[in-house]
Amino acid sequence: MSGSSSIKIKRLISFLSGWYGEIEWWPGATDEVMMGAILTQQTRWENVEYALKDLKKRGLCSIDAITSADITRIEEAIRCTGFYHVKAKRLKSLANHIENTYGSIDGMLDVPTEHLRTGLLNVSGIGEETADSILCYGLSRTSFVVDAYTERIVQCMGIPEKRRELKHIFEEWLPKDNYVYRQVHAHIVEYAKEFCTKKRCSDCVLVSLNV
DNA sequence: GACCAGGTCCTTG
DNA sequence: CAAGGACATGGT
Repeated sequence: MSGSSSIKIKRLISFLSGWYGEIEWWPGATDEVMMGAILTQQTRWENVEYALKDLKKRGLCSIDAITSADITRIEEAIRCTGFYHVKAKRLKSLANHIENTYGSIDGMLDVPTEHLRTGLLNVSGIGEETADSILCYGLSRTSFVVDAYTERIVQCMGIPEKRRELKHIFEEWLPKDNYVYRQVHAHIVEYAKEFCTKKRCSDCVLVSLNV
C-alpha cells in the first residue's frame, strides 16, 4: 500500500532539505497571506504579487476592507491574476466567513486547527489546498499543504498516491512543527518548478532515489 | 498561436 | 468516484 511510498517520501524530504537548506518563503501579514492563497489558485505567484501591491495601494489588502469594498474595485485590482470575477467573490466569501464566525482574524487565534479547517472548507471557493495554505502560512498551524507540484514531484519517484493520501503521509512523518511544514512544502515547490516539467522529470535526481 | 500556471466548482457517465 | 469544462490573464 503506502508503506513503500512512505519510505520514499521520507527520503525525498531529507534529500530536499540538503539540496536547498533553509529558504524564506511566503512571509507576510496574515490578511495578505490569506488573500494570496486565493489569488494564486491556478496562477503564477508573480502575478499575485502585482495584485497584492495594487490592493494595498487601494487600501483593500485586509479582510476588514474586503467585507465592505465594492466588488468591482476588488476585480480591478486583481485582474492580472486571472479568473478575477470568481476570485473577487471568493475573497468576499472568505472575509464574510471570518467576520461572521470569528469577528476578526484575532478571533481565530485560539480556535483548534481542525475546526478552522472545517470552516474554511465550507467557504465557497476554498478547497483543501487553499485552506491548508491559509492555515500553514497565514496562521502558523501544522496543516501540510499538498499542491500540483507535490503530486508531480512524487510521481517522478513512482509514487502513485493522490493528494489526500499524500497529505496524510507527510503529516505522519514530519514533526508537528509549523516551521518544518513551511520549509518542506517550499522545497518541494522550488525543486518541482526547476526540474519537474509537465511532461516528465527532466534532469531530475529523484529517479535515483527510487527503490 | 499553442500551452500552461502553487484550484475549485459543477455536470456527466 | 473519474473525467471534462468553465473561469481569464500573462508569460514562454
